[in-house]
Amino acid sequence: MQSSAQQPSLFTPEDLPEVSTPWEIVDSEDQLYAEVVFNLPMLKSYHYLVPSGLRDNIRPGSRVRVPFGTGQKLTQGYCVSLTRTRPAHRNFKSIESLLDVAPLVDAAMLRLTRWISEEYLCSWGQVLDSVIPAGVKSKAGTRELLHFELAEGYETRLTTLKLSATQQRIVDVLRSTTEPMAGDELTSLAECGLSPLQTLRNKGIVVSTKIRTWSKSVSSAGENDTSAILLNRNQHSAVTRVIESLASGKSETFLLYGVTGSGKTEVYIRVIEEVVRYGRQAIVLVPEISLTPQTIRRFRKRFASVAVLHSHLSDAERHSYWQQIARGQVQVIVGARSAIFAPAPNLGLVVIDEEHETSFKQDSTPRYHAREVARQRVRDAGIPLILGSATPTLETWLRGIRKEEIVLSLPYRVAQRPLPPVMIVDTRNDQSLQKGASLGRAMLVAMRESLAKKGQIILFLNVRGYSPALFCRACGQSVRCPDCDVTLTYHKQRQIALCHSCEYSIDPPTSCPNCGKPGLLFLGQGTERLEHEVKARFPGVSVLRMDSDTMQQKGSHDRALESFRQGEVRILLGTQMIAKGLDFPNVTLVGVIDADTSLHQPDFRASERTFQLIAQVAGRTGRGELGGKVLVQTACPDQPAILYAARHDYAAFARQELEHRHTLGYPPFVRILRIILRGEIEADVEKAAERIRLGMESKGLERGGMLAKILGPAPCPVARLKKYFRYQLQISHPSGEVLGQLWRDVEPVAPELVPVEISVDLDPISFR
DNA sequence: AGCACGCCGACT
DNA sequence: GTCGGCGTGCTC
Repeated sequence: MQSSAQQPSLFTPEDLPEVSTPWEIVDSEDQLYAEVVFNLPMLKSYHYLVPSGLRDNIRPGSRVRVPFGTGQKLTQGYCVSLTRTRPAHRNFKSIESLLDVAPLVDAAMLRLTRWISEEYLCSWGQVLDSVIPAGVKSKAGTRELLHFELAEGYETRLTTLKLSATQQRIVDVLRSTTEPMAGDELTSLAECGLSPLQTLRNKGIVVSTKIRTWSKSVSSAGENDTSAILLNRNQHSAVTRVIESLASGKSETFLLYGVTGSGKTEVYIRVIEEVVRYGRQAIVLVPEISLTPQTIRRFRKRFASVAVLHSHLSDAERHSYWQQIARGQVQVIVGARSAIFAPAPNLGLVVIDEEHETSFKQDSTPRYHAREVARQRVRDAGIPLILGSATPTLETWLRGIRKEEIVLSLPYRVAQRPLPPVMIVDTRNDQSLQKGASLGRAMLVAMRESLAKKGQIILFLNVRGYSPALFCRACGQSVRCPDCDVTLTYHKQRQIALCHSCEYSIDPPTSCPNCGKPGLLFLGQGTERLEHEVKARFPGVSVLRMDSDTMQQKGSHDRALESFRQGEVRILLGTQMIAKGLDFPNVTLVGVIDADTSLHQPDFRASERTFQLIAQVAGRTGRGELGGKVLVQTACPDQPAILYAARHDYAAFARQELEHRHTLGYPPFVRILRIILRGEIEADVEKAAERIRLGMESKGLERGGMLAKILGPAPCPVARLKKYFRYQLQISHPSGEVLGQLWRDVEPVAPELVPVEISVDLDPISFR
């Protein structure tokens, strides 16, 4: 159209396809075009010609190598669709090659990844590329080997040829098989070297092909043991209800709301057994931290083939599992967040255990939440989803209240064990705590009592290192990271002052770097300091500290837990990593050293997190004959999160917290889009954030009958991180779609804002 | 994200 | 007079 409007010269190269002879029309109608997306932050897709040699093998989902950009540089991309109609574009480049024999993603996975890219505001290619493990893309654990087979019509050729004895042996070996044979296997069977093989190939008797094979086989045998555990009534009715749903072909979501120790895992297993009976597969997502040998064993015992996808797998192992899963050879896939993308061909169920865990949200692009991806995947597949938790997120709980999802309750612990009593210790009234100790009087008494009765103790403190601040009493400053807006944590054992944001470290200063005066105070408690204090208070009692400093080595985690299980260790203390999942019947005391750490986070979920934390650690005790109790040290004993946690009353906590969130206009009543901007010059960053705000305001904030609210621009709670200044905007509106529209409206201005980097996070879970 | 094209400062 | 700074705009 353009060309006719501007009086073209007759035969410019671009016009040639237009003035076409009949055979050219036929030819162009017969062309196949592939729509290709890239792992780049661009929303556009690009069309390529499919050369005839690739026509039979290319599928939507195929990984392709194409020339992209200026020059002939080859870039990896993903074919997302194929079409015969010529897209509106002048010149097309051709696909150079396919990267895999079979597409790595099927139609369902294409739909799922497209949904993620739209929901979480990033490109389809970015999602596709992050969903496929690196080991799968690099074909880790496999290599290309020359394979040999007899050439077509080799027999007629043999009539005119004389073969040596060795050559004859090779032909005999190949006659006995129908498959191409690897070179080394062939030469060893025929007891010969490579040269007679070369000769036969030159004579046209055998032909060779490159075939990709596994370097060594990775097996996954399971020990089957269907020892049935008797279900209690609540468990039984939960199982029955989900199994009904399985048969219905509907996609229902169940919230399995069960206190710690109520037997949620057994419910999952029973339902999965039913799924497996139908010849289908199940995905079980667990927090990475729960991927302990204990959990794994539990599934391996009950199912013949289980794939456990944890972060310590080698690329080759991961690749092998992926292939086995894709072939339908795996019944149950247990893994962390990314296991939601397991390529199970006939998925029958998804389970998310500890649904409230924040590790299900990915903190880099694509910033998806595995729970929401699961909701989408099960909806598409028409299968049920089970979300399990003792302390569900308020997002999930509200769906239950609104009857959008089905709540199945397990209100009792198995074997009728009671939940442990939780005592709140007001630290404001304790002299020793005022002086900087970690263990208050009540805690010490409880510890002595517990040890006297041969019980074990777990102490929880979510701060690693010795003390989180080095404070100068002369000038009132703390020692800070030069690149981040945080204080340095003193690590006594490693003899460093360390930044927990960027790993920057210095030798521990003896005098204030700010004013030069000596005598820095070690302010606050970390696990290292707690360990010192416990050892000083309880000489001769074996104490073990578990945090990311002591658990560096592979297998140290398991060894530590094993020695606690054996009773060699009486007191286990540590961070987050000891709060979840541990099940030791001898633990009679759990101490929360400082409940206020989580309560005082600058995050509207601080209260929810604190409740979850106390409930989770409380779940570590009272699991055996000896019973148990929980002590929570806090300076805020009147906080609802702490009060309700002490009463084990999640429902009441949720009721008041929901009311609070409703009043203040927080999730789950709205959704939040957080826009984070970072750059080296503070003024640029702030200006860019302001531009985005103005852009949104000018596009109109009233959408769907509601006004989107914008908070900011404001410096992020950690205003400086790794040398970058950071600003944020928070936009809230009940509809995620509206938030998406708002971003898409202003996104085009983003490139003008360089050198400021922008990232967007829907439903953010961290506000640092 | 690359990478080239394109207009203003310190060098031969 | 050139070499090169990185600002902006495109990639089927």
